[in-house]
Amino acid sequence: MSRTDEVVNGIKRMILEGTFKPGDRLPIEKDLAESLGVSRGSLREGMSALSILGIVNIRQGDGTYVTNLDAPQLLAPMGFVVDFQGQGDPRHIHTVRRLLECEAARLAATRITDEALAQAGELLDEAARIAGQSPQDHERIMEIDIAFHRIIAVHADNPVLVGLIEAFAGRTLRGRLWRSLHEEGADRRTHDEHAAILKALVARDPERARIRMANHLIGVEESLYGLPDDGDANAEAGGS
Amino acid sequence: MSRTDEVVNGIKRMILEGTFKPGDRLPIEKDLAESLGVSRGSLREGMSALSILGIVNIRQGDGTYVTNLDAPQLLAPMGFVVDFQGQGDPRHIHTVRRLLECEAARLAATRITDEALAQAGELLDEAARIAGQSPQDHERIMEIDIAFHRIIAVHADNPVLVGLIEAFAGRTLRGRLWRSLHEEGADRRTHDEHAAILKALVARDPERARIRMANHLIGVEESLYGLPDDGDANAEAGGS
DNA sequence: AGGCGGGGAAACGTCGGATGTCTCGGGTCA
DNA sequence: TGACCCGAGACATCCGACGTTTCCCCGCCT
Repeated sequence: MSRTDEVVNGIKRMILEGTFKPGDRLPIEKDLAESLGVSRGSLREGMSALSILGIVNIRQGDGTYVTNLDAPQLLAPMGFVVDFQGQGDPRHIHTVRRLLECEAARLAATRITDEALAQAGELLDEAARIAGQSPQDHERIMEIDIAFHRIIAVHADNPVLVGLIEAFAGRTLRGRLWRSLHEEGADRRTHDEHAAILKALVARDPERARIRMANHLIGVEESLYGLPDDGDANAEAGGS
Repeated sequence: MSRTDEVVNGIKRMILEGTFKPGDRLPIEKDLAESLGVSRGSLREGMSALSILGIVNIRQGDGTYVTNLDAPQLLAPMGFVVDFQGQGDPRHIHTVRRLLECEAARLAATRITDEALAQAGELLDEAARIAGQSPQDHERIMEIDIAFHRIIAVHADNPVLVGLIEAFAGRTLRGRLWRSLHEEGADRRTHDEHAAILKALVARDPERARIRMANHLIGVEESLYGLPDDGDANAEAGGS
């Protein structure tokens, strides 16, 4: 095992053992390198990796700190999987995204707060207002779309789920999506689907919320490639 | 943006643009550093990070190569999320794992090959044989458990799903689980649940497979903490 | 007394070179 | 023809020096 790996595993182990806790400031590079028995260069290679993984936060002129280690923070670096995987064949990613977001909608229906529902409603209203303007602010509309989905994800009350959704439905994917959606003028349809999801959430109906979300995402996927992609679209026989 | 970030983004961009393709050998560190306008030390910090993220593979004495960039490879480094998140509260992780594996079972039911089914059957037979022996090889039983779940995940035919499952149901989590399961002598029950899953797969019945998998994982979770954890356990009203 | 700004110490950021270690492949020899 | 040797090439590690940024204390002004 290389020195760099020793550094990475050593720091991770020390964090797990409680030597360093979230928010703590790590010893300076010189001391840390000495205590691990490596040179400062090797230490820095390891810390650089830990920084990109979201485990530590390095601030020039200040010091190195352990992050809060919450799931979204730790899962954020996975966003680049979308870049590489989504290049040729984005279907697998959309399938996973749909699975995650449908579950989030289902869970959120019984957990979301009234405040969050009101906030989501305001977002949709704003989107509707912008859509009426002549020079539509597409950037802002995409912003609202992301915020709307985020509210739902967050209120599923599962940080791991939130992290995965943010990684798989982040800016990279959305950027590609919105170009397609716009070219076919699907803004209105998207808004209606969002409204349907919100309605189900307001009714605190998990199955309805899940189905509305699935319906929305399938619509998005179909504007990318004509046919349903992977299996039977999350078992939309839900009606019984 | 630091030089290290420039290196990371630069290499990622070059891969995305097709300058380097999976399996390609990168230029030697000296040349690469020069072409990016950074010192070799800074370059190495970036490459070290890319290596840990599973994007490149550095081999001493040989060279640096672009990995195959498939989802499991790219998602593998996220396994440590289980270490940090699962420390205090593993419920959120188990919830996500259950969601992922249930979907995998559902998809696999219509896609798994006869060969894979036969292989899975042999694994369960071997586990049953070992369980009868006096000095039970717990390590091997855990090995078989992982292999069984992996066969199902792989035959869902979605590499992204496979990567996530391997990250969230990897050795770390399983190690903790098997200790608990063993202490309460749940080996037999686990085997029966596995057999039920396999039976549903052989019948090519997606809903049955999903439900059997959910039932199995809920059993596992309950041996960790008495009560159902996160919501209604994947809507097991599936009967109807 | 309180607010503001300068300056120095501390810590990370970057660089260059030197040396160690490992892998691969060509050449040699039996 | 096959096994072995060895040297070139490439990554691994270390060291020392200097640049850049941040924080914070101290002194000054109001």
